[in-house]
Amino acid sequence: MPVFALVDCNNFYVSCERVFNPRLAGKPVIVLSNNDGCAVARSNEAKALGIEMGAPVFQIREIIRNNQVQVYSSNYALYGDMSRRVMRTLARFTPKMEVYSIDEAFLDLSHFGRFDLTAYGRRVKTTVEQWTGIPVSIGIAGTKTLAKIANRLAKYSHKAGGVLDLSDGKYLGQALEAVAAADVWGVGRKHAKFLADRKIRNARQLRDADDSVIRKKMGVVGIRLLNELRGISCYSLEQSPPQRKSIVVSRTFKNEIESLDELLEAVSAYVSSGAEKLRKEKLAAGKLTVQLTTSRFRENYCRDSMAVKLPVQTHDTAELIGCARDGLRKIYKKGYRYKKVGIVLHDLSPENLVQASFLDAVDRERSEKLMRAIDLINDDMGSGAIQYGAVGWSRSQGWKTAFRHRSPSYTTRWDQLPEVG
DNA sequence: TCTGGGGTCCTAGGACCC
DNA sequence: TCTGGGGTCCTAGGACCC
Repeated sequence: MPVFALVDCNNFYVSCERVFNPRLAGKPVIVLSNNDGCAVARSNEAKALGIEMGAPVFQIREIIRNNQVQVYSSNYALYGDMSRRVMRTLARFTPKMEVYSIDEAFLDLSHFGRFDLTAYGRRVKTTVEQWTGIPVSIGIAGTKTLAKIANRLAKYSHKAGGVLDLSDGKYLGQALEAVAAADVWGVGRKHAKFLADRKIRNARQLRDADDSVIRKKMGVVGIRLLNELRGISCYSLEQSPPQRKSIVVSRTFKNEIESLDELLEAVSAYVSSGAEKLRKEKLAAGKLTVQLTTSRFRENYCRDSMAVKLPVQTHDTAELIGCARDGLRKIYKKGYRYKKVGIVLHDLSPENLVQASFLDAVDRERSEKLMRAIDLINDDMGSGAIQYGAVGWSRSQGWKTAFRHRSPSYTTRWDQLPEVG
């Protein structure tokens, strides 16, 4: 029988900010999405004020002002680095673990039967907090879905104190009853409504639901979910991440944009960063999709996309930019006020397995040399030190993302180290 | 006025082939 | 005039996750 421990960092982005700014302790703090649009992380104090996950900032201005909520823009360099520190610490406690997201990891505790798992969990929790400053909660159970549920209860129950072991099954029924069906891992907004309409309100009722009803609406994923709730493990630990299937780069603009030229600049910039990522991971893309959308909160919400096949899989920035610009010109419609463009690179292969073509018009050797040189210069002198003209150089690029409340990159930039004085 | 970004998996439907 | 059915591949869209 497998045993999984899910370790989840509490209010992760907020906790990262607090490590370097202890005065934030005990205060309501939120971290915002790109363009400072929505609250994507909230401290417990902020949650208590009624600030919901994903709440648009303009709707909570009053709460922020009246309660002196501390507001931060996202600082992914900082959070990524803190995440690595947490994961390195966790790795010492198990031979097998899966880094599930920036703030979560599954630990395999299958052969730890002789230990008191709750006590072991406490040791993990204390160590992570001492070594990194990040508070975590730990849920332990026989399937990943049940471990998620245990984690949720560990986080919010006073008695559990941050660690809950449900692996022996004794309190499982009670635990399932205490968790709303809508909060079960794999149940989203649509399915939550479907379940509510059928009076399936908590995880226990969901576990005992009729397979055929679930199957019809939620497909095979729903059946797997039921099995997981019943203690039959369907999702195993993935130690090494499978090969990536796509790379997405998309941004919402500060303002709406009508001009094709500006959209072309933006799309060129996104392709540049996507291509950089491809090369960093030694991949090449066979297909590129361009997406163009107006604001989904306005009338006549409109989105278009177009997939363009590359003649040969590539990670050459210029080639990909050309392809994306062609695609964009085809889907662009004059008179629309666009709010977002994005590109998706897919049909990915390892760069050394790319199929050569007799009809290839590009000198691959030269292109490789050029890309290497560009990456070296940007690594050395800061990203964007050298870039394609297609990205544009005017100062007033309306598509640039805004971060008005960004904290310093304390751990990844020498010039932004915190000072103790 | 102001509403994020990056992923995966599954399904349905169309094109095509035998 | 009558006109099958199954397999595969591709794509777009939906639902979910963090």
